[in-house]
Amino acid sequence: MLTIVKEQLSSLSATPLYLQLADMIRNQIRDGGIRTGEALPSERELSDAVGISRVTVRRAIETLLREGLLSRRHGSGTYIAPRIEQPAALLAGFSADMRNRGLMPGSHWLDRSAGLPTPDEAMTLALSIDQPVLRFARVRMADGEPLAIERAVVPAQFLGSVDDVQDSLYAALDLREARPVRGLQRLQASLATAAEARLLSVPVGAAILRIERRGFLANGMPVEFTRSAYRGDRYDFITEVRELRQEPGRQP
Amino acid sequence: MLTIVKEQLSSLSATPLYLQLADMIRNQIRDGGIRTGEALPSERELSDAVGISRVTVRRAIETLLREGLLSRRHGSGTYIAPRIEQPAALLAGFSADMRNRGLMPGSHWLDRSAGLPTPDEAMTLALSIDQPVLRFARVRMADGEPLAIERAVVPAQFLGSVDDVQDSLYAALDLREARPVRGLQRLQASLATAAEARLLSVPVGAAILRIERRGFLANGMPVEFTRSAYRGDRYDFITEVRELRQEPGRQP
DNA sequence: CAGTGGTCTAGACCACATA
DNA sequence: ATGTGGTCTAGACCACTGA
Repeated sequence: MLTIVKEQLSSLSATPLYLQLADMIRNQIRDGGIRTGEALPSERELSDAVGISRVTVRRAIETLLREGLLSRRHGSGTYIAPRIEQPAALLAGFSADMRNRGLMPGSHWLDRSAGLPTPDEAMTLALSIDQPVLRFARVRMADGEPLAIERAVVPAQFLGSVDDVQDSLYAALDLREARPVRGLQRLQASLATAAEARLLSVPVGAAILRIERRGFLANGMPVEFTRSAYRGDRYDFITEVRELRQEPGRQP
Repeated sequence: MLTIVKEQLSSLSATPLYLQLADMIRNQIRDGGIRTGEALPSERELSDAVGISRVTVRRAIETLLREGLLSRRHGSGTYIAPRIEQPAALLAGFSADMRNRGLMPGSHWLDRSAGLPTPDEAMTLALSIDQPVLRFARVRMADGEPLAIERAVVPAQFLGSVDDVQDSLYAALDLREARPVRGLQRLQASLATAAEARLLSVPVGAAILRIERRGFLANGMPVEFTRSAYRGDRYDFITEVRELRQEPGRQP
């Protein structure tokens, strides 16, 4: 059962009402206050209970839909933790990716620091070499087992400090309105190095899927450069491809 | 300059107004009616011009923001996002993929035969186990060097005989109007088996990128089930990801 | 300052699911 | 038939940008 406390929402706060409500619901899902498959109260009920308009309640729900935490069925209701059916590759961070697969994401930190970009990173992120970046390196877990090593680099201008990132990099970027809307990924098969093998609990030379991602804002500015190493025996990457649409009237 | 024609929008249509407007703007961007960097008319202007409410105009714009076509700046305006690189992963066969990379495709046949599907293949291709399939297995070369082993299975109904396929499977399917328009791919890192190592001229245990592809016609019928093993040291896979599109009820 | 996007409301009607 | 989500409106106020 969802327990919504009207008094926790304040229209005086700097963060908009729909984000406050989204946070409230997200926390209750994470804390197990609502079980998966269970229905949320209807939009009108929520609207009454919290004393905000239905449109605003819908915005909160839409935020959570985009994170994959909720699913809506027209005429039926809004439910926790949608289908297990794997959507094609979408732009999701590790946490959301794991939840989509029905696994519990976790992580432990290897590095969280500020610094200057390498020439490589400066090039990729369109920075000059004296513009600071933040680095986040973690071992990423799924259901308690190590699944990947993830090293993200973000220009410092998009985040206040490294402490802004607690659980999810994308959540932190979201709060600052710097969440990428588009990404380019490069995938390659490789073998585990000694250091990787130790962190991932696999033998040296085990199959590793390397994924390199560049994330961009709508205006084309790069915000994220992440290099990851996934265990080949535990992870597969699903993507949808479409035929390139031809421009009409292009006859020789 | 954006030209919005009020009469093109109909509230009687099955598709909602905000999607109609989004389509209209998207088409004008694609057709070059608006240049990148240029500002859209303000939300209030659009609202007046088209005769729909500002809230609805905003929904249309939000759709395009999520697609990465527009970018918004608070207090300033809404702008066409800079031209994005062409989607890297498109639905292309091996030959076209290699030519896109500036390499000369080649192949030598391992198997080309008719037969009955395995239970696995029957499931994937939506066949009963007595409907015949054609199999095509090849070593695929790039600039004369072995790059991948490719095993394709196609329901016999889509091709006359195995001899229809000379160079390119997709070319043969094209002739019969059975070329897939959409594909689902699954990528996984793995290690070379002894047989694969021999065919690809790599050591046993070398990094292998396994790609499994299912290709579909526009009507959703599966036409192709291909399993490939690419050399990890020579091949990388590039894909573009976007944020999940808003998912309203749209009938097929 | 005027103009822009950002948030929010109260109410309406429609389309769909479920019993 | 009832209740759900889906769409839409007209108007309001705020926060930000830029001349």
